[in-house]
Amino acid sequence: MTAVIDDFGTYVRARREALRASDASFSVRQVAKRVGIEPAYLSKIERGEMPPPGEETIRKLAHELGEDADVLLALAGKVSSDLREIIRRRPRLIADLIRQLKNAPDRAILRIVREVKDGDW
Amino acid sequence: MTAVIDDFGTYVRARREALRASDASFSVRQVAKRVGIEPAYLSKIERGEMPPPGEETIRKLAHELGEDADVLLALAGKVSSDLREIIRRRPRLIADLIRQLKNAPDRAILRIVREVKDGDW
DNA sequence: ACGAACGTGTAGTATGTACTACATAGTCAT
DNA sequence: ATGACTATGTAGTACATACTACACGTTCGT
Repeated sequence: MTAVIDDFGTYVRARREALRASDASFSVRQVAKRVGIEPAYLSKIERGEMPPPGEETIRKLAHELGEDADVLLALAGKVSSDLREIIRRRPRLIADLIRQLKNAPDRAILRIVREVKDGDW
Repeated sequence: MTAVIDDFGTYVRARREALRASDASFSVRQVAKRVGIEPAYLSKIERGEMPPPGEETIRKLAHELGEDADVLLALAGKVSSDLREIIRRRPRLIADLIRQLKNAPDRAILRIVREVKDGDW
């Protein structure tokens, strides 16, 4: 059932090292500085010694690494606060829908996104 | 934008008192005992002196009060862990969909739930 | 009227979250 | 070879979460 363990730190480290290969400014220190946290903290997060940081820090990190914030948040086991707010307003309806989507193929979900985007209601 | 303040406690107290009108076993003490928490704790939650409890406690409380757990969790500003897990697996896809649903009318969401339930993919 | 059950106030605990600060040892560029 | 930058280890802080334990005064049923 997909391991959770330390996907987040491993993923961030891999991504940062990849960027670093062609740009020396992607060191732990410099990324941490740009994100606004201590280098030691980022180091520990990448090595899984500390759990993933809070939503805001994850967002800044995602931006810095050119990554999708939702993906990084997912790796951290968190749900974006704007999605939480949408669910909060219509919990029964949206909870039902999400549970229905559990076993739907990507293609079916994509189709629904397009349908809704076209606003055919 | 819909006040959050203390919907949770107020709602629980109202619901419990309503049930109590026809069943004396819905006192703070007895409900707390059945849920597995201290009466003083439930009292404080109902009066908004303490923030809503954890997911498991909310689930037991919902069951005890004959309420939908997703609704109570929503009032507490939380997202059910099973929904979090579903989102975690396909964050981009599902996050996009939920954001599209933000302004969709209930009726459109209901139609989608039915569509997906019929499994027409 | 009196004992049981009631709601609630005060105080305290354990664990988790989200960090900072400093020190040390290694690497690298000139 | 030395100064700068690097990664990381150790230690500690502040606040939030999720509760428990106990005591107090009140109310309710018989």
